[in-house]
Amino acid sequence: MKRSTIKDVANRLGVNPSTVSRALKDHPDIGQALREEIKRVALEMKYTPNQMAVQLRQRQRQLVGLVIPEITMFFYPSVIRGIEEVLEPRGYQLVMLPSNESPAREAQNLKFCDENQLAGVLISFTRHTLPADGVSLLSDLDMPVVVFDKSLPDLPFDSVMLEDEEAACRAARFLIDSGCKRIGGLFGSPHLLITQQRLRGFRRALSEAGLLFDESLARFAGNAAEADDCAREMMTLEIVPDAVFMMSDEIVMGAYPAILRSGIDIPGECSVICISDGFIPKCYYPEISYLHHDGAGIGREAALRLLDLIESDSSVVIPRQQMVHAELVELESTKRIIQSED
Amino acid sequence: MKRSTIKDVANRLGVNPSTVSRALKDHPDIGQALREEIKRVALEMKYTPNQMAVQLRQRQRQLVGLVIPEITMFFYPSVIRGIEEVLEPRGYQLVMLPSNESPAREAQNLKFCDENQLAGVLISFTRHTLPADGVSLLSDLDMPVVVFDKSLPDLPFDSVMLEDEEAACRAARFLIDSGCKRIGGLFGSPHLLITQQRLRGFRRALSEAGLLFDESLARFAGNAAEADDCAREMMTLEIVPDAVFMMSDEIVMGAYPAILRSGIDIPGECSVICISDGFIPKCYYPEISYLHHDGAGIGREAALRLLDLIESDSSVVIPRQQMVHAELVELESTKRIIQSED
DNA sequence: ATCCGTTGCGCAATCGTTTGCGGTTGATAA
DNA sequence: TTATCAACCGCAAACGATTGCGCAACGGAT
Repeated sequence: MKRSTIKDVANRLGVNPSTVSRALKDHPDIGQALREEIKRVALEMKYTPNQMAVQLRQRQRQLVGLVIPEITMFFYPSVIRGIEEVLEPRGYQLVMLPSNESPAREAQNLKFCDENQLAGVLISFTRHTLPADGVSLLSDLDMPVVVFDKSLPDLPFDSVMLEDEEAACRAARFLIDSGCKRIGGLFGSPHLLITQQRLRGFRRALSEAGLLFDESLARFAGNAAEADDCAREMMTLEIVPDAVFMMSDEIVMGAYPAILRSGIDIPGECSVICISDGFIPKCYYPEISYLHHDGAGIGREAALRLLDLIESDSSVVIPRQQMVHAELVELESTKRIIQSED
Repeated sequence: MKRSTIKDVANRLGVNPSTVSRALKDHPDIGQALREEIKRVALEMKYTPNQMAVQLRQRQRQLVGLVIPEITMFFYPSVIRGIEEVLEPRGYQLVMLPSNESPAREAQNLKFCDENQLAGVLISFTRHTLPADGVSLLSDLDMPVVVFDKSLPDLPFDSVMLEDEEAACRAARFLIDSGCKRIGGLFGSPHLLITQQRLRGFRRALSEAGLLFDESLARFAGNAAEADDCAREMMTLEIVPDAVFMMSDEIVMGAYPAILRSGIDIPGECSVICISDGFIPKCYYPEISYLHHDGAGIGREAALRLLDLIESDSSVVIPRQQMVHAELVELESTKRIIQSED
């Protein structure tokens, strides 16, 4: 059975479609009696407006595109929750557009947003997207955009990111303040912006504390398997580190089991800390303290900003680069020194 | 700058919009020369069809709604990947509609699918949705639906689910075959269908092996925190179990750290196994063997079935209940007995 | 009785595409 | 020369809703 349209309702009552339309939105032009009669019949006929038609007239739909490099188990689920949290009460829905780490697919996804006239786009770039391509892609797009997390250098668009350098610096400083002297660092792919920034923060903390940066104690891994190797090597050095900083969940998953397997006592002989969404560090025993890479928070901020852009008619808003602070979450494994100093 | 419409292109060339429309879809009525000229100009003007208008005419859009109880880190990300894998090549996009475990929100989400005339819906029910409500919700919906994972008893709709009972049974049997005699079981909320079925499978394996089902060794936890308590209690019994079965990731996250903390040797003194998506079991050390609750597989199957329903015009398809097999994945922690018997 | 201001509703255009049908060419066959 | 028939293209009506404007009816003021 076909769904009933506004015409069906109008015909049934012998009135004009426009009258039905107005009555259902409580337009004052329509008299009390008729208005209620129309509502009654509309309900009875299970009339519900066809959003395609509405949107064609209104030339915008309450949909926001979410373009992300991949749907992984960490980070993005929290991001999505954060986004939904602000979108839902305002009547917007989210369209998932995973790019599978492919710039081609990413471009395709943005084209989809364009053709479908979504209200706006939230994007986190593929690890292979070139800065120049990113800029031109977003410039072609004639709609509000907010970049989050995986951004590109010098983007002339709104963005919401973690304070990467600061977070890494504070993580390292925390280890230093606990009395650690020989601190290892495990990082991701060296060409990523995020890696560079976290590395910079890590080094800054060391130098500020007067510790020298030991090349053999800083390793880079492209994935979890490589992180496993790095950790294994590091834990078989003549002098093992008395603390290890891991820059991300992926690194933790590869490296931490290897560290545990090495038999070293945590937190007795070696403290650990990482930057994480907070899920992974609690999966292990002993748990790992971390600087909170708050996915939900980033999602929330990005969505808020996007709605601002969407609903502010002025088309000349200056891009704002927003930084989200990383909170330190202390768990068992790094409390050692603190306690022993009481 | 406004986006150019088909009319703009037509005016520029002094032809009719219909001609442009046909030319762009290579309709034979349009001559070679004009056709190419039109394509050239369209490209130059960056014309791209307004999908809202297209869909209004075509009365269907290439969007599939995904209604899930919550966006958690386990299971659903894999499900989404599986779904995307089959949807993307066929030109469909996914709209996320999380219900936050609220039946009201769930109803709202389905209404959204209806009003927006999505092509179809994939749904996994909230833990609070009553069977009767679920049926009426889906019946009102005039579009293809496939239920996956969290289903309800006796639903007259297509569904794709894990072989829950079978998986639990095989998990327990595996422990038994390894020589374990005193097997503990940690389960989720007892009123969930999924819990009941896994419990049934667990009991069946025990009884088939001639082992008696010890009430004190089967515990139910509503969440991770409760699972922690359950595990702690279980590991402080006079006679601790020589194996533990955990029915889900959530249970594992609560219980396994508690088990590890108890100081018992794994897999030396106690074997463990669980039903899981495969991510969590590898986060821990020692790792946990598991029956693979294959999210991607379930997502794939559900999406395939949905596309079948969407693209088969016959409206009288009989619902098909599909079961997805759970593969056993053996990791370190349960290999003990096997090896010692070599 | 005329004028004016409400009140209440219908007309028709519009959003951007698609598509059935008709009409105009020019060439070919009768 | 006149049917016949492709080959090409335009007209206009949809799809389902919204909205500016017009217009009738009616009451009250002049």
